[in-house]
Amino acid sequence: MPEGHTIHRLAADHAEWFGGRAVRASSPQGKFSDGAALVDGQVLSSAEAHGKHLFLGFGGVGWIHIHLGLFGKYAVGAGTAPPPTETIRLRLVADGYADLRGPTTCALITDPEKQAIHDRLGPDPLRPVDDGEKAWARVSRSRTTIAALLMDQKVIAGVGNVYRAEVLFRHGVDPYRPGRDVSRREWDAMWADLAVLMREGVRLNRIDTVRDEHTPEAMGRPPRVDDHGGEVYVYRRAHLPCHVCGAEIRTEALAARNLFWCPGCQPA
DNA sequence: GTAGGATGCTAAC
DNA sequence: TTAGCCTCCTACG
Repeated sequence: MPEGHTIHRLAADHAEWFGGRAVRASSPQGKFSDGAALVDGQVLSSAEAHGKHLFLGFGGVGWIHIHLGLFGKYAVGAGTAPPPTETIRLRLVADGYADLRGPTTCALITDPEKQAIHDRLGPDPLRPVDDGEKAWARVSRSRTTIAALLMDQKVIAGVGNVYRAEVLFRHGVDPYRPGRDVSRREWDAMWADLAVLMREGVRLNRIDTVRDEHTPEAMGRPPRVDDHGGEVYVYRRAHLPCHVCGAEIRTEALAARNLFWCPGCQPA
């Protein structure tokens, strides 16, 4: 489930459930036993997100750096934690509990190591201090397709396969267009739109991108049924008719990821 | 029961 | 460009 909105939501949830409190930390799976032992009993002083990276701060002990990758999942809840299972990499318990499974990364890091991660990430539409200027500098000079650039975390942090497909659709941009052929106006609009969409994603904890006039209710069509769970225009809608123009949604693999777009609304 | 795919990324070729 | 990481869920027998 993890695009940037998921991680920002997790940071907020951790701040709410564990912030300022001493937490119990454990690694039922065993793969993070050493780190959990060092953090156990410490106070969670901050929880930050940058793109798809989550940082949990424990004062002098350092930071737990978490990246969910493709499979990683969090189960955060109130009350008593369920009996631990052997796939839980990290369990935090205070007033509530947070169980982490299947992450690409779960490691204890220092301040400089954390800074190095920030340094190699591009601006994040969900971080108030970030803006699209640095991203535009890269995009506007690149011959790489805009679809690939949007997925490059050094260019823009937090966008994944769903937001990529959806933002390109919403702005009528062909995914194969080279970055340098995207106009300033188009980029600014996409950046601003991503900030709105992703903030909504944090709030709802899912990705919804359809405008009011294209919702299932407004269009008299059945709601989307998909394990991804959000209302979208093109993501995983291959061969179905476009909600706007009726053309058949196309799909193609690009750099090992499935790309989805509407040839009618996003002409080459 | 098994295979395959998924909202990600890196290292190695 | 490909394999590998690592977990869960669905589709298909």
